[in-house]
Amino acid sequence: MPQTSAPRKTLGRPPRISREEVVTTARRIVDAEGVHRLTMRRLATEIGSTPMALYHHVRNKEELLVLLLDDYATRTLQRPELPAQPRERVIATAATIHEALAACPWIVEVLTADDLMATSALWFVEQIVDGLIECGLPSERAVHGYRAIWYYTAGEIVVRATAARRRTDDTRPTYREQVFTDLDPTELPRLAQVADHWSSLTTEDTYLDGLRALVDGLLGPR
Amino acid sequence: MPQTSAPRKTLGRPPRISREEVVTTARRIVDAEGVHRLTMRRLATEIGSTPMALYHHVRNKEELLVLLLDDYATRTLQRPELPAQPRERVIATAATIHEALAACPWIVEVLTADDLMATSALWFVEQIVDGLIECGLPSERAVHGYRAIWYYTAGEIVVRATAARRRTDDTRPTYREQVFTDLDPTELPRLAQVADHWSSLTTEDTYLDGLRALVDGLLGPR
DNA sequence: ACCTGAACACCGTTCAAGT
DNA sequence: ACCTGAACACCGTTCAAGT
Repeated sequence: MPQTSAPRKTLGRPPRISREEVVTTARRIVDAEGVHRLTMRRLATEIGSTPMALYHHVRNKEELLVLLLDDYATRTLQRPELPAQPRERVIATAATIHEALAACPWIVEVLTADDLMATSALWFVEQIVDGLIECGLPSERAVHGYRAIWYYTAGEIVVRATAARRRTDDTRPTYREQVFTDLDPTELPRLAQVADHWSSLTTEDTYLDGLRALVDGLLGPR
Repeated sequence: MPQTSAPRKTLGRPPRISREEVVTTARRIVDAEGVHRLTMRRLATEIGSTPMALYHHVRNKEELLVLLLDDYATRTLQRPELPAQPRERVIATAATIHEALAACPWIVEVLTADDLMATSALWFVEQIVDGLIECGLPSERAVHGYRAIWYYTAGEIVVRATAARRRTDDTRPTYREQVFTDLDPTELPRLAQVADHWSSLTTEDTYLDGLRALVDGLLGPR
């Protein structure tokens, strides 16, 4: 919660820059050039100020990143029309979160946070937990189910994002390709068998398939 | 594969440090003080040399980290006794990988790699793919299944590791706790209902439950 | 209250030269 | 072939002082 709109209690030098301006400018840098280009110094010059001025509006860089995540979630997480059937509601909600995150790869570095806990994301968590409960899970199992879905979703994003990063800034064959070409088929027969299609198989987007499997497993008879 | 044991082809100044020594020393630093303390300069002084000497044995820091991961996998990924039943074999293999990674939180920053593709980890991938095939999946579905399991596993590790990091270097209440105390029960009834137990529920280790659900869902009738 | 300048204590990596 | 010294082009953050 930014305090920018709070009335000024005491007199003093009028602020030249605001927390909001800091976040907005940071967002512009990140969108244009990636998180790794966001530095306090760069941000300061972009904003026409000095590094230290930023520390009056933001505790440190870590906090700035969290604010950035929040800002992103607030702007882009649109609540979708949800199906009536609770199982499908769980799927659709998770898929929406996944889509928002996938569109924003830089987020990974921040988001590997405890939980997807931007206030604006809570509604999504609610939908998933509620859907699982309506499908018959006791509330503790529903929370655990939500966690499992979150692990799976975050994992997919992180793994894919890093794979993409490796691909762009590295021209030589990946370590994986190297490994797969000289596979011993007597020791690792299955891998040798699929070696040729491995990279095409792993490039396919199977997030939804895995999600459906996970939800089926969470709800299925045990 | 280190080239340290290759016979020297041409004459020249005899090497004072080896790639192996670089990796071993790096490992010691990381084990003792965490990845964030591993810098090329630090490593150089620790090894009794200069930063630039390292670049004769390692392409750059990125490569050093990959070597470190490989080294870790080779030393600690012990092949377990596996159950005969294929479904249980998949579970047991994934659990072993998970355990090795969980014991080594620094690995997250590296491991968010394309795949868990250290050569020594391939045997584990083989077991999972093979188990899924023996349970009746066609080989492409088995590879996708492996990917889903990997996403789930990597996600669990990443999320938990970051949560732990936040907890240690931050004394004030987490953002999450803050959010959960002022939940609106009319807007988010389910979350309000479980708010009190949320943190205990999310601290529980439910990796295995989620894994079982996922594997059930991957194999179950659809 | 808010901002500035200078400084502290670092980074990864390159270049040119030495042995 | 291997190593060194000095330098480049940066970091995040603190401190003391200014308005």
